[in-house]
Formats: sequence, C-alpha cells, structure tokens
Amino acid sequence: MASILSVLDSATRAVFEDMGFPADIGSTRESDRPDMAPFQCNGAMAAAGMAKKRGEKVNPRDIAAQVVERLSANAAIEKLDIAGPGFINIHPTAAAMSERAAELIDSKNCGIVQETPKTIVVDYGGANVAKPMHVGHLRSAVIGESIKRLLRAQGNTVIGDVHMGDWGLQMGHLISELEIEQPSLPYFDVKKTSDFPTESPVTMDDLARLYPKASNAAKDNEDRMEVSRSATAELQMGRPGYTALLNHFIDVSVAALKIGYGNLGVEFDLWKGEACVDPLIPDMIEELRNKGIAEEDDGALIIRVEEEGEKTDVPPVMLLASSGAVLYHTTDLATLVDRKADPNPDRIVYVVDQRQALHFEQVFRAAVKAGWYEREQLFHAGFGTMNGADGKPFKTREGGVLRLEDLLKIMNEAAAKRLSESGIGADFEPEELTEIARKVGLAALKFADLQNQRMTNYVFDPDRFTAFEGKTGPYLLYAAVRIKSLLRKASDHGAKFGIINAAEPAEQQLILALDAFGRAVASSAEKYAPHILCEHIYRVAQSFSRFYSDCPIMVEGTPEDLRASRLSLAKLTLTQLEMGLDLLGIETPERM
RNA sequence: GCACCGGUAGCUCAGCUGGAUAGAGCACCAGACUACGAAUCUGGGGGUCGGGGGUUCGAAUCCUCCCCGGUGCGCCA
Repeated sequence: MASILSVLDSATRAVFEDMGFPADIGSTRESDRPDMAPFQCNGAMAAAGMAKKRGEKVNPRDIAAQVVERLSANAAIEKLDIAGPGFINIHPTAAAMSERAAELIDSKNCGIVQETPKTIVVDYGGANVAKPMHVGHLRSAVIGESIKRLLRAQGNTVIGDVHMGDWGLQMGHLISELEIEQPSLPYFDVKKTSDFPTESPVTMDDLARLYPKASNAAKDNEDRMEVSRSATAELQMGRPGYTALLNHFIDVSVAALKIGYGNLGVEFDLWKGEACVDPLIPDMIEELRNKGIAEEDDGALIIRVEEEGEKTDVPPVMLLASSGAVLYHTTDLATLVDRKADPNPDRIVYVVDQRQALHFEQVFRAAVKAGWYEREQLFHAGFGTMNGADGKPFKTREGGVLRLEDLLKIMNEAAAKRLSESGIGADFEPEELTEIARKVGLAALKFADLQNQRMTNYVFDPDRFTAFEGKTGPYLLYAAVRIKSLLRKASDHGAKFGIINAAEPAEQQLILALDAFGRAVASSAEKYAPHILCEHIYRVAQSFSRFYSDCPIMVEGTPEDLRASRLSLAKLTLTQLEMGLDLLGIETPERM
C-alpha cells in the first residue's frame, strides 16, 4: 500500500531517470503553495542546473514541459501545471484520493510503515530515589514515552527503562541523616549482618525530608559531608545494614514513582536503577584495565576519550575517584554492560536533559572504545532546559520547586472549570466528569510540551499549559470527541457507512491530510521528534473541523450515499486521530 | 578560554537534506450558531528570519566572521 505522495514521487523520479537525470532530483513532495496544488516537483530547475554544468544550455521550463508530457498518462494525476521558473504542480485525481481513503480504512495501522524490527532500549524518566517528582521530570517522561510508542508502532521491540538515580552520594546523605535521627535502628549496628526488618523504617515523606536536610547540612559543613561520603563508601563496599536500608529506600520510592508516572500515563518495562548494576562494576573495571583502556591518573581511574584532530579536549571518563568511589560515568557504563548482556539491543536512546550531552558523549566513546557498542547504536535525545516565563529556572511563587502532583492538580482544576463553564457535563456522573477533566488536563499539558522541538529551551508557563483554545491538546480531543458524538448519532439513526467519494474540496483536503500520517510517524520516530507528529495531528484535526463545518452529514436531507461516504471519512479520521494521540501518550475520552 | 544549543510576527513556536508570496496558535480587527458539539469555523492586519560577508539562477535553510541568550567543561548524580 502506498500513499498518494509516494505514488506521485515514484512516477516523477522514474521520469527524471528516464530522461537521464538522477532519480533523486525528480522527487515530489507536499507543496509549499497548497493554494496552487497539493504536490510539487522541483526537479526541472535542478536538472537544468546539471545540464548547464555539462555545458548545455537548457531552459528549466522546457525540461518541465517534457516531464509533464511523460506524466500526463498517469492515472493518479488529474492535472499538471508548470509555474514560475519550472515548478511542476501536481493535482491528484479524486479517484486516487477515494481509493487511498479506502486503503487506509482497511489498513490496521493507518498507513504506518513497518520497519525491520529492532530491539531498542529507551532510557527515560530518570527520577531519583527519595526525591518527589517535580516539573523537572516532566519532559523526559512525556517525550520518552512518546518516542517509545513511536518506535513500537513501527514494529520494533522497545523497552522503556526508568533508570532511577539510586546510587552515589545521595544515598550516603540519606543513610547518615537517618543514623543521626535514629541511631538505635538495627541497620546501624555494625555487628548485625542479617535478618533486618522487612518493614521499611521510613516513608516517602521521611525520605523527602531527610535528603534536603542532609544535603543542606553538608553544603557548608565539611565534617558532615565527610560523614555522608564515608557512608556512601561503606554502602558501596557492601555493608549489610546499609544495603538493607538502601533496598527499603528503593522499594518505598519505586512505589511512589509508579504512582507518579502512572498519573502521567507513563509506564516503564524496566524499573532498574544504578544500584542494580553495581555488582557488575568490579569485573567491568577489570576488563577495562586488561584491555589497557583504563589508566591511573592523579589517583583516579580514568578512560581517555579525546579523539584525533579534535579542537577541544573532551575530559576523560572517571571510573573511580581517588577515594575509590564509583561515579556517575561508572554506573552508566555498567548499565551499558548490563544491557549488552540483556537484551543486547540494536540501539539505546537516552531521553535526558541536553545539559548531559557531554556526559553521554564521554560514556558513549568509552563504550565504543571498549568494543561493546558501535557509535551509531547509542543516541542521546536531549531536550532544552526548563525555565519560567522570566527565562530563569522555574520557581513557584513561594520560590520553591513545583511538584508534579501539584502541576497535575492545576491542570485538572482548569479542565474541570472549563467543563462546568461550557455546561456540557452537567448531566454526567461525577466520576466521569473527574475522569474527563483528568484526560483533558493531561492532554493540554503533554501537547504543550511535545509540540516544541526537543532542543528548544522550554518555557514553563502554567497559563500556556491551561489554555484550551487553538493549537492545544483539548482542541485535538474536541475534534475526536465530536466525531464520536456524530457516530453515536449515526448509530441511533441506523445510518450506514459506505465508499468514500472525495468530491468536495474539504473532503479532499482531509484525505490528503490523512494520507500524510505514515510520513509523519516515520519522520517523528527517525528524528526522535514527537513535535512532527503533533503538527500532523493538528493538521488532521483542523482539516476535519473544516470538513465538518462545510459538509453536512447527519443533517436532515443529506442523500444516503453522501452520508455514508462522509460517515466513513469521519470514522477514518477518528481512528487516525486516536492512534496519533496515543502515540503522543494522550488518551481520548468518549465525550467531554 | 573552549564547546554545545538557541535567536523567525507583539507573545509562544513550526519551517533549516536551498526553491514560488516565510507558516501556525495566542493576542488584535471583521464575520458565522431556528444545520450534525462555537473548547469551533471563515476572512483580515502584523515579519530588516540577530547582524555583516560569501556560494547559488534562487538562502530562514549551506559556508564564514561577529553580536545576544542559555548550558556544559576530571574525582556530585
């Protein structure tokens, strides 16, 4: 099955090739001037340029005329125009559009092209143990979830790994602070090595309180810092009481994080963290030493990763601090070793803040140097830093960090308010109303985030998030929900679906928009860029809105076959909208 | 100092494997509900694409030099 564009594209390429030009220059694409034609081919100018370089003098319009001549018999083409210096404008036939719509209805996946299946790990989330989730965790979760779904939709085996931060000094802080508060706990008894309580001595709230307390205390007290450092070192040496405590911390945190991510509609296949690859580190370091890759430097163990002819020095990977402690690089490398063993992925995508770019570059180089991966297998999909409307790191009015649960509450309330204002939900059950507000709020939040290109710095602006008009998540849901309502009405009237006949401009425009879904998904997945899919879904919703206002369907007096055609088109649109929204991690309510 | 990311309409952003008149949403102005949901639709005004050079028939897009903002640069994670 081929999209309208790909049919036209193959045709124009073949013509250019026939005429002795490279097929590539004859490519067809969506037009920059949709007012003139849906599709354009600009190859004639390029061809004339090439002929000129060979010393021939050719007018691009003449080449265009020849191309048009050879294309005129194509059944999918209604009309060809030559414009300006030699642009070829291509109008597909209504029949081609109708046929394509029928294909899309039969298609299981709305025209998403299946790739040769690969195993891909998407590393996103990255929340820390013992710290409540805040707005800073939003982007990784939302973008990562969408990338995971996009890759999966292409037929890949995709594994989402939360990769928690549960190792290192932060754990030393927690353990030592708890010891200061409750020194009599059995975990701190050096002589005790087993049979620790199964019940956690702390709650999530305790952890959320202990960490900043310790961290602040250590900031300006070197002695306190030393206590944390030595606790960290002892934990890493495997002190049983500390290990038992760490496991409690992790269990308590994972339970909280599952709820937090669950509220965002984000799910992970793996709940691994840094701590669980710690056992791999001694062998890994041994291997790196034996291979002559790791070397001592200034008391630390490092891997040099700078490359020939590089202008700047890329700092080395730090495997072991001079204290012998394991560092961020070490656990990330060990995670790569772990993943190599299982599931031995073809690719790993890290959806992590762009500020980590250098870190990943270093780790990737080390992994390649060690012979574990090819450079192309490892990709850091970074995203922009998040600021408030003033361009500075976002803070609440009180100057604190905005918790994710509070953000979700703000979104929920805004959606609920809008629902009650519109008066539509007056007869809904309270539970349904709550559920709708949740979905609408979340859709607004996610779409506001995803529609930006990853790299652009992110302005966190609650007003923008809670805007429900225009290019927003709720607009998309509204379009989908309106179709559902229409289909319910059709069902009540016993209306039938039928063959789609692309007659009206609004119908044709909608079909052409639907035709582009496969391309949008492919390009989104290839570039790890959900915003491309956002753009597409929005265009589909807009095209539908226009179709809906121009073309009566369930209005009395609409001929039966016309109604059947339009109902089918509406249903097809709904299928694609819901599928596209799902790829963005957005749920569609039945009504709103 | 070096490196990475960004600078496009009043605001928030697309477009950047070079193509025609640089797009969208918000805001602003003017219209459309006794027709299927107006969280909607139609039309309009609004731009030295940070600046200068260069390549090209053609540059927001490629090259180069500057300016501005953000970020990162061996023992936190």
